[in-house]
Amino acid sequence: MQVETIETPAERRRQKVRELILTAAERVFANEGADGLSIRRLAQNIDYSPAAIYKYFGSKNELMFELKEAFFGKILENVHRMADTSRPYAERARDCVSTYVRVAIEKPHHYAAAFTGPMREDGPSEDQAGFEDTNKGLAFAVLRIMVEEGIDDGHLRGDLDASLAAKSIWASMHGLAMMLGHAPTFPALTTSSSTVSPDAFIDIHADLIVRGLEASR
Amino acid sequence: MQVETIETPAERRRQKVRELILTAAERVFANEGADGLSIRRLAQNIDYSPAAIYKYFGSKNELMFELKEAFFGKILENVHRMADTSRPYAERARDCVSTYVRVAIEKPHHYAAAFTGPMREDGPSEDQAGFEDTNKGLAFAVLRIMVEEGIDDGHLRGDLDASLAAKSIWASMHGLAMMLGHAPTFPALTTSSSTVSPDAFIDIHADLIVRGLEASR
Amino acid sequence: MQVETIETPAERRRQKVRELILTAAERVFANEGADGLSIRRLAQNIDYSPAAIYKYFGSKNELMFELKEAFFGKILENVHRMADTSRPYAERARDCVSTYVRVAIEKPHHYAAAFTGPMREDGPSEDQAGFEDTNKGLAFAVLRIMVEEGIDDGHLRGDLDASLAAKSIWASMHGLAMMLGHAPTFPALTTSSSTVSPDAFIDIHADLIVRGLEASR
Amino acid sequence: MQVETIETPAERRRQKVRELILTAAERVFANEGADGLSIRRLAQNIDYSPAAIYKYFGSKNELMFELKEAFFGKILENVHRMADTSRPYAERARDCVSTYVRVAIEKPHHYAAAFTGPMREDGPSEDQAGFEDTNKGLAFAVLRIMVEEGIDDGHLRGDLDASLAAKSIWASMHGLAMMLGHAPTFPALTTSSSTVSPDAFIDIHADLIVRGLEASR
DNA sequence: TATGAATGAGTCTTCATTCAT
DNA sequence: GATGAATGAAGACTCATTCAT
Repeated sequence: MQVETIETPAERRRQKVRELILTAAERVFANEGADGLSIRRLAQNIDYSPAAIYKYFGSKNELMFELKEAFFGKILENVHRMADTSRPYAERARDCVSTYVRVAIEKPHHYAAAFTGPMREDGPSEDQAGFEDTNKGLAFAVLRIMVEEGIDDGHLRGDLDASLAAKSIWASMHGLAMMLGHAPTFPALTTSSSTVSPDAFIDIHADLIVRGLEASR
Repeated sequence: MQVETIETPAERRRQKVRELILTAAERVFANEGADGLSIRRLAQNIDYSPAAIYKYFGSKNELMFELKEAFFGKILENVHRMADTSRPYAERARDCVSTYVRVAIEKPHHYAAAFTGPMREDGPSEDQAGFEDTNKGLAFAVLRIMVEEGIDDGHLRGDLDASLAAKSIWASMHGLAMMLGHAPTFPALTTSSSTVSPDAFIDIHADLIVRGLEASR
Repeated sequence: MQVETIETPAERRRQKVRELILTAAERVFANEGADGLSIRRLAQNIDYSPAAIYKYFGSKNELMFELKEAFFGKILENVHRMADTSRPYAERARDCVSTYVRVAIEKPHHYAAAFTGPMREDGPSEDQAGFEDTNKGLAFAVLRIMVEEGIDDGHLRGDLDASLAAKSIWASMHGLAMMLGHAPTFPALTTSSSTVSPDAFIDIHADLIVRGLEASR
Repeated sequence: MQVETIETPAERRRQKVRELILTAAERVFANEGADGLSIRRLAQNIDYSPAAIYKYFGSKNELMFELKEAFFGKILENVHRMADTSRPYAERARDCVSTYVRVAIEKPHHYAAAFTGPMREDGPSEDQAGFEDTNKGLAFAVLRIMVEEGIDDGHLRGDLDASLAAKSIWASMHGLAMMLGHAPTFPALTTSSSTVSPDAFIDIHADLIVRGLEASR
C-alpha cells in the first residue's frame, strides 16, 4: 500500500499550515533569536490565534524541536553529499568542513538553538539514548566515518583515534559556525586589520583543520 | 585627574556591595544558567530588595555585561600568563589554547553568555567601536600577537595571515569550550565509543590546532 | 401517540452513540473528577471529534446533567428496592439509608457533582419547578413515603413531621456519603483512633439515624 | 521581647491589604463559588494587578488555604464555646450541632471549599500527618471529647465508640450544612409540602442526632 | 541608602464552543 | 453524521522595572 504517499487535499492543506507556522517561526527566530520566539508572537505574526498553533504542534518544545531537526537535517544532507564524492580525500574533507559551516550560518539562530535547551520534544533531556538517530547524531557519524576512512587510507595520521579526531573537528567547525553566525559578539571579526569574506575565511579554517590531521608526507 | 584613584569611604562601601551582588549573580548564574537569573531571585539570594540592585546597576543588561567582562577578564589573565612564559614556542601555544578552554568551561554559563545577547550594557549592540578595549578584545589581541611572533620566528608557516590565523584558532577554541561546557547538547561526546577525560581531550585538540599552523620541519 | 416507543434504526444508532459518550464520560469522570472532564479529553477518549459530541448533547452542562441523573437513577432504584421488601420496618429503614450511601460512594465524583453546579441543563438554575420529576426528587419521595408509613404504623415517633424527618435523614445520609467518598478531606476518618471498615461504619450510622426517629418502646 | 506584638505602621498597612484581598476573595467566592475565584478576577475586583496579589500570598492555593482555615477557625471557636457551657449535657450537645451548622451556612462556599481540593497550601495533599492541628481537626476533637464525656456521664449510650459516634455526628452535621448551604441543588428543601425556617430545621436535626445517641431513660 | 508597593506585559497552555465542509 | 479548523477568553504565574517614601 501507498498509504503514506497518498495525501488527501485536507492533509495537504494541513501540511501547508504547518509549513506556514514553521516558516514564520523561522522568521521570528532569525530576527529575535530563541528568546524572542513566543507562541503569542508567533501567532500574531501569522494572524492566527495562539490556540490554533497547538492544533499543529503539541507544545512549544515540540515545535522548536522540529525546527532544529529540520535545519540540522539540511546540514546533514549537504555534508553527506560532500562526503560521498569521488574527489581526492583532502578536498572532500575540506569541503565537508566548509559546507557544514556554510549551511550552519545560513540560519544562525536555528543553528545555535540546536545546541540549547532540551534535546527531546518532551522531557528534560536527561537520557542520551537515541541521540544517534538524531540528525545531529547522524551528522557526527558521517564525520567519524570519513575520518576512519582517511586513517585507513593513510591520508590522515595513523596515531589518531577516529572518534576523538571527529569530535575535535566538530568542535572546530562548531566554533566557526557560532563565530560567523553571531558576528556582533565576536569583535575580532569586524575589528581586526585584515578582513576577508566569510567564504574565504571558512576555506582557510577548513584547510587548517585538515592540515592538523594529515599524515606528514 | 585622580578621580579614579581617590576613594571616599562611601565609594568603597559602594564597591563592596557591587562585588556582593556580582558574586551572588555569578553563583546563581553558574547554577541555573542565564534563564535562571532574574533580578528577583538575585535579590532574594543576597537579602536585598530588587529595587536596591538598580542603585548599583542601571539594568539587568548592565549587570550581565559586567559579569561577562569579569569572567573574560579571568580567561584573559590566564591565557596571558601562558603566553609570556619562556618555554618553547609550541608548548606555550598549546598551553594558551588549552588554558583558554579549561578556564572557559569552569563556568560554562558565563562563557556562553559572553557570546549571547547585546554586547553593550545599553542598546541593541549596533556599533562595534571600542571592542578592542573589551577583555574579549584583549584576549584576541594576545592571541594574534602570539601568532605574529610564531610567524616571525619561523615556528609557524610563513604564508599565514596572523590575524586570520588567530581568528581561526579562536573559533576552534570556542567550539571546544562550548562543546565541553554544554555536554548534554553534544550527543557525540557521551555516546561515542572512545571516551577520554575532558582534560585529555583538550590537550589533543590544542595539539591539532597548533599542528595545523606549524611550519613543516 | 407512540412517538416514544417507535424507534427507527437511525434513532437506535443515535442512542447507541449517546450511551457510548455517557459511558466514556463516566469513566473519565470517575477517574479524574469533575475538573478533569473536558469535552476534548472526552472526545479523545472515544475517538470522536469534540464537535461530534455537540451533535448528541447541546452543551457540556447538558451532558453532565444527564450523567448525574443517570447516577441518581441508580441510587433511586436501589433504595426503592430496599424500601419495598416485606421485612420488618426498622430493618428496611436501615437498609434504605445504608444502601443510599453505599451506592453513592461507588462513584464519589458523580455523587458530589449531583450537588454542584447548575441543576438544569440550560440556565442558572433559578426555577425549582419540575424537580419532583428528577431522580433526586423521586429518591426523596421514596424516603418521605417510608417515613410516613413508619409514623402511621407506630414504628416512628408520632410527633414527627414526615417531610422534615425525611429531609433530616437525607442530610445525614448525604453527609456520610460525602465524607466517605472524599476521605482525604476528612482528616478525622483516617487519623482517629478507632477505625472500622466503611461498610461497618455505614451500618452504625444508619442505626443511629433510625434510632433517633423510633418511637420509644 | 514583644517582637511579635509590636507592629510598625508599614506592617499594619500590609495587614490591611491582606485583609482587603481576603475579604474580596470571600465576596467573589460567595457569589460565584470556588470555580469562580481566579486570581485575575480577584485582582480586578479590588483594582489591583494580578501580580500584586502574589506579594501577599505565595500562590492561589495558599490564599485559599488561609480562607478555609480562617473560616473553619470561626466554626471551631463557636462550637467550642457551646461545648464549654455549664448547661445540661443534652442542651449543650444540641447546641454544638446546631451552632456548627448555623455558622457553616453563613458562608456556604467557604464551607464547601474546606472539603475540596488540596488540604495543605503547598502539595497535593497526600499525607494526612499534621491534620490534627488543623482547625478542622480541632473541631473534630472538640466533638469527640464531648461524646466521651457524655458516655462517661451516662448521658449517652454506653455501647458507643466515642470516635465513631463523633464521626457519625460530624457526617450528619456536614450533610445538613451542605444541604442548607446549597439549597438549589436540594429540590426537596423548597419543594416539599411542609416548610420551616432553616433555623427551626437545624434544631430539629440536632435533636434527632442527639436522640439517636442518648441512653434510653 | 534602601525598600515595599505596585504594575503592565508577558509566559505557556487549556477550555467550550462554533462553523463551513 | 462527522470533522478539522479556528477562536476568544481565561487559567496561574513571573518578569524587569519604577517610584514614593
